Order: sequence, then structure tokens, then C-alpha cells
Amino acid sequence: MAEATVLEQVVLGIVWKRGPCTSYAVCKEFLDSPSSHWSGSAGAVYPLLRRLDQRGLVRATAGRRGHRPSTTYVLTAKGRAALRRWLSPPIDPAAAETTYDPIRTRAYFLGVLTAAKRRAFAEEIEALLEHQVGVVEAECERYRRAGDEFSRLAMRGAVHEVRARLTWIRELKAALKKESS
Amino acid sequence: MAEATVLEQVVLGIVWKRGPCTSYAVCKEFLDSPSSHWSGSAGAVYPLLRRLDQRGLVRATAGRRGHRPSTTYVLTAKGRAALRRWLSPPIDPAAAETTYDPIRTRAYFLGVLTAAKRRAFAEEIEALLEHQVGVVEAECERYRRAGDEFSRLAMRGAVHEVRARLTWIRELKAALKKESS
DNA sequence: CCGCTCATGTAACTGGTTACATGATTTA
DNA sequence: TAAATCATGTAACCAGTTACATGAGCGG
Repeated sequence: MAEATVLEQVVLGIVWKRGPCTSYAVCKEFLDSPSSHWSGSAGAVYPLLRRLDQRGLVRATAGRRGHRPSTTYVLTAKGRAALRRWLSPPIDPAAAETTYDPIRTRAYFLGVLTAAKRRAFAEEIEALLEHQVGVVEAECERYRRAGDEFSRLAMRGAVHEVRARLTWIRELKAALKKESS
Repeated sequence: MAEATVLEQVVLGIVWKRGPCTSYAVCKEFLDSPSSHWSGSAGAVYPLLRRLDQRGLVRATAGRRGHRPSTTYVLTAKGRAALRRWLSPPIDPAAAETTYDPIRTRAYFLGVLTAAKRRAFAEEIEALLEHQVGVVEAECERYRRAGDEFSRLAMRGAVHEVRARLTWIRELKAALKKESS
């Protein structure tokens, strides 16, 4: 019901997937992820989980770690319902909009470069993306071995995506070659 | 040299592409774009162009519109150099990282849904993406007719991307069908 | 027992957004 | 001429980041 940011939904999802966990464990999930979309900074996550607790979406349990307090959070029924609502139709149509791609963003302005520099741009990007294919495929394999089938399927999306970008950059290269001839 | 945000680089690119233009024209560029990654809010763009002027990347020319002042900005040589630097190797490798896809983000947590709800999710997303294919292809065609070849090539990237996401969601659908049988 | 990493936070900042105010121009 | 839209901003807010402080446990 209440408005929630995407980060809040994702944290809810992580707490669901992990089971009872601390703020730090949630931070680490972001830190270990190959995406840098969210930094997983403590400054974002610690207050966020306290907020989710106040709204009854997770429940905090006070514990200790040595003499320092340590809080463990578990998903509540209300939290699980919120998570399900986020994943159930109707899905916000904005979710299907074209994603933000920093390479594509640059490509709009390639006209400001000389033809030679444009080709250098395409070469560089091609190399970066070729490397990235390996990264996401490895991540996919990691999930497969971990037996986390839905994460693997999700990561398959990243594989399709990076391959598509690579196909595109090769199309771009071909177009740049043609213009100079 | 100085650090610049991506939005600043993009605005620099827009001023280059459009030639001399007002803050409002830059806002409209964002508003008219099918992507909602940046809102193109006046609150972001107006102060941003003043900042670019202070840094010597654009030059402001005072004008009038009726009795109200109106400022026109043009790209300076320094601004053009900054734009070229942004597009020239070495490119920030983070640009090739997997993009943020709100659908994929959701997909990680599909396990919290019942099998039937998962299939409903996939159906809904498929429909949204099928629609999106048309949107980006139309945009592509618009650029072709406008004779803006680099923007068209950039938008081709969006076409490849949305098609890849569609291929992925169909793969996901197939996997969901198999699990329930 | 020294340094390194794990862990739990807080404080200040920042790059935007939303909402508003208002003048100028066009259109019904 | 009234309403709508174009145009130029400003002010308040906000989600998340960076940087810091500090405690606890562990390996050399």
C-alpha cells in the first residue's frame, strides 16, 4: 500500500531470500554483486531496515555481538505480501522502458568525433563488452552451482542483454566502416 | 579535467547537437525523449547550465523574450574538448557493466510467488516488452527521417536491447512451464 | 600484540526531483 | 478575452553516497 522505493523492495527481497539477517549481510549482498547500480552503503541500508521495521514489513530482533548490539531482521507476513504485490500484475509499465545504457548515451554524440576516433570508440567498447560477456556468464554458472534457479534465470537476462549490446556495437562498427569508405 | 556528472556531459552533448539553445530547449529534449531516466526538470537543468558557463564549457548570451530575460548558451572550444574526452578512449569500464533492468531486478525474487503468479508475471512482462519494441523502432525511424544518423544508430542499440529482453522473458516462460509440468 | 578484515553505525553532502510562482504567447 | 501552453526560474525536499569513527575477532 505504502509507497516504497525500489531499493526498499530489493532489500525486502534479500531478507526473504536470505532468511533472518543483519543490515551488514544486506550490504554485503550489494557489495558482492557485479552490478554497481546500488553501492550497498551502510548509510543507505542501516536506516532503511529500521524504516522497514517501523512499517512492520520486517521484524527486528536485538542480539549481541561481543558487547556491541547487533540487530537481526526477519520478513513479516506483511513484508512478504508487499514483496508479492511488487512482483504481481499490474507491473509498473515503466519497468519495461528502455534501460539506461551509458554506452548508448555516449553514442548519440559520436558525430562530434573524427571518423578515426569514432572507430577507436567502437573498438574500445567492443573489447569491454566482450569481457563483460564472460563476467555475466560466470555469474550465471555460480548461481547454477548454488542451486538458486531464479537468480540464475534472472542473470540469464543479463547474458542476453550484454550479448545484444555486443551485436549492436558490431553493427555500429560496420556502419562506421562504411561511412569512411 | 574537472569531474563532471553524466547529466552534465549529456547536456553538453545536447548543446553541441542543437547549437545555441536555451535551458528550456534542453529540458524539452529530455521531456520529449521516450526514456524517463532523467526527468529534465528545470530544477536540474537551469542551474546546471549556469554551472557549465562558470566552468567555461558553454558561453551564456543574455537575450530577452518580451520583457523577461532569456539566456542562450553555446558550446565553447573547451566544452567541445570535454565532450570529445568523454567519448574517447579510455572509456570508463563501468560503462560496459550490466545495466539496471527493473524487470530483471524483480526476477531474482520470483521464488516468493506461486507458480501460477510467476507465469502471470512473465505474461504481463512479455506484453509490455512487445509494446516497447514498437516504441523504440518508431523512434529509430523518426531519427532516420530526420537524417540524424548517429542518433539512429544509438537508438538501434535500444532496439537490440528490448528484443534481447523479450527473448529472455520467453526463455523464462519456457522454464516456468517446464517446472510446473 | 599488531595489523587486517568484519561489523555497526553516524554525519555531512549531493545530484538530482517535485512542486510551486509567474510572465509571455498562442489559441479557442 | 479567457484558457491553455510555452518559458524561466526558485525553494524545499529526498534517496542514496562518501567519508568517517569505532568496536570486535582473527591470523601472523
